[in-house]
Amino acid sequence: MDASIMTKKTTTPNRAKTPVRVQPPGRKRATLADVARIAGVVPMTVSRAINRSGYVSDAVRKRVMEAVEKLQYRPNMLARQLKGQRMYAVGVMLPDIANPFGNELVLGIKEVLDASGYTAFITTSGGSVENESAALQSFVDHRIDGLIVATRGTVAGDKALADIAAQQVPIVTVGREVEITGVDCVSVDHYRGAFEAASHLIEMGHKRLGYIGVGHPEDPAPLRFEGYKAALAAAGIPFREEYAVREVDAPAFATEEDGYQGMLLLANRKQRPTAVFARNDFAAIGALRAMHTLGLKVPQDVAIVGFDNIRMSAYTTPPLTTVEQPILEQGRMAARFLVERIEGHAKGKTRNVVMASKLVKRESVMKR
Amino acid sequence: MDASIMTKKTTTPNRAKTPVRVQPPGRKRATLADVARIAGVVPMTVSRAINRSGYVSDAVRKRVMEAVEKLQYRPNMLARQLKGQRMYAVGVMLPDIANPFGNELVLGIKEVLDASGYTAFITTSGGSVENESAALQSFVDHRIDGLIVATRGTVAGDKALADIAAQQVPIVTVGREVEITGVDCVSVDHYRGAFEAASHLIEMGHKRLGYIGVGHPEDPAPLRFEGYKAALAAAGIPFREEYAVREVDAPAFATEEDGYQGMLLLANRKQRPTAVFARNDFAAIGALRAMHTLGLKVPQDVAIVGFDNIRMSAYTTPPLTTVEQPILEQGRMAARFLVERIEGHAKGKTRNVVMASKLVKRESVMKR
DNA sequence: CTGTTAGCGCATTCAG
DNA sequence: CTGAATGCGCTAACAG
Repeated sequence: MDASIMTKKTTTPNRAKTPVRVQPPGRKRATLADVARIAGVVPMTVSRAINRSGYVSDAVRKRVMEAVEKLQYRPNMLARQLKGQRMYAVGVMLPDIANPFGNELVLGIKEVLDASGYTAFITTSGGSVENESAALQSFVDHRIDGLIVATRGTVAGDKALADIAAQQVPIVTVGREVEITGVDCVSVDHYRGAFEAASHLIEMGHKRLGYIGVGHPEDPAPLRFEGYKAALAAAGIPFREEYAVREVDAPAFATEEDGYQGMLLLANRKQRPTAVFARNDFAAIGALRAMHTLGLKVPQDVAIVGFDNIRMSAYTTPPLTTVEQPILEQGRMAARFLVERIEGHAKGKTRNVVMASKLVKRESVMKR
Repeated sequence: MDASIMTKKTTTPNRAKTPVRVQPPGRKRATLADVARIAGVVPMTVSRAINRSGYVSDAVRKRVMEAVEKLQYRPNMLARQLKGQRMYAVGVMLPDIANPFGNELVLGIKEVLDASGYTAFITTSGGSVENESAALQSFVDHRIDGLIVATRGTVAGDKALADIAAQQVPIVTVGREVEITGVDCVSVDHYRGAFEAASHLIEMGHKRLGYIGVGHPEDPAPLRFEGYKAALAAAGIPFREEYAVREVDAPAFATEEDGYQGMLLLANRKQRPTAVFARNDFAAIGALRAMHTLGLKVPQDVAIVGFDNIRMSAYTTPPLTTVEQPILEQGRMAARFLVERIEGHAKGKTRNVVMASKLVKRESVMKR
């Protein structure tokens, strides 16, 4: 323990505001049998009353509900699942907790899940494939009903997913197209989004376009990078290797530092690019910082466009032109697909939905 | 479904890269009994071999382990918990998934939890107290072994926590001091951190200090605001009501928009503050944006300091002077406390640890 | 060192 | 409409 840490032991003088205990502390939680005893019926009847399965007379149901209330009874999901039922819980795998993308995605997921009576338990991959596989396995060990996976694909990771899918666990991926039968995928057209962003730059008169965040060679489908190259090709501009820089380090996504270092590199080319497309807004923000350090102006000296439209993009100096993806909608759809699979409504066909993105024009790009 | 969404149905041509199924798909997961049959022993023996409880001969253990391997056996945590054992899972309640604070906190928590064999399941409060209570209850319903709560306190929320604590569920809070017996708290000294940040501004020659993000009146302990006022008092500078603005909206934390609007307000006072203390970095970044919009310079016209030292603070224009809190360490300690409580090593005394924060000086403040 | 018995809390199945 | 029996997968407690 650090010397700078002060430990203050409190005697915890139960203040008046501390709520009254409804239940005597230390009591074990009430079970169906307890409720049944109070209500004067057998456990099975209580089960029926609570789950609205089978017939129960109104009089009995009323007595049962009163007992439930009195005992603060809550069904034991575990015992339930043990009998082959659902847990009413799904696992959500995110790359990390820092990315605004994850937040909105979870909002969409929860919206649908809540309505269907499911709970979302979230975990993070921590950047490493081993961690990710372990966390996925932990979800399965805890018998969640299904999985939504929103981490970037890797060969080893895809294998782990396939193994889990083989165990009959419903899976839906977001932003990651895997080729596993029964695994639905929801994503946006990164290729097209990048294509449009780069084309916008070209329309604005730019001919020397830099790209920050190429990604690792083994990474599956560097769609954004491909879209950028395609836009160049469509405009008859040759792709220049020296204008494409990759991230310094490769976490789940490109960071501000990647953008910062990348911009420094690009600014020092003999012929400086007049515009830069950053793989995501974090990198774009880092690039903004580099420009300022260099004493260069955005968008006058170099135009910058990002990708994702994170909340902060509207508050940078200057505000960032970027590509927005329908994150909320992806979350909703992923959850909808998953619930369908869990409840057996999806008749086997593997689904693959690709949504469109949208260019958001702000002030980091100007006509050349 | 939106018209802008393209649906592409794939036939999923099981590519070569799809891994071989280790287990015939559709098979139910192996149980202790299955393993026992293969190994030629009784289930109990398998249980002992796996959990290293009781004596098992090396020969038998080896046979068992082979069977486990062959069948890809994984213990059913639920059945285990049903027998009064642990789930080896703890719930973590975060305000949201977008705040970098949460990411680092989870990193610290996981580090300790992993080492102790526990899994962390995360959920978010979604900003509303009802949601938070429901999510907390869901954790309890799923029989997690303990809870780490890092949301901001509210009266209703504290009551929900007390109810859960009364059900004998171990709880540790982070950044939220609650007065419930048996609930440990870990936090940093926001008061002191704010005091030092404001004092720094004063030392740099500032006398008119603005504050952005006062917080709602019913919120428990607006410690940062109090620290700011104390620094003023210590320097003999009278507190001016018109220099303290609150957030437009009140989500889990102040946002860029709050900082933006707040700065606009402050800049229009008859006597503009020469320095502004924003409750957190998001608000500080919003303030930076407002300054730029106004055609004012930071730090020349107004100095700005934030709180939290989020990753992005080093990449703003100019880089932000801010207060750093030991988030990782808070996560580690919270997890340590929780595991101790779960495993019964905490001998009843309620702990309350307050850590120190640290001022990080960058370029958003200069001598006046 | 290994086997047997019993029961955790619930819902499916079959009898009333 | 309600009750009784049974077993999900696992482990504590007690034999051998």
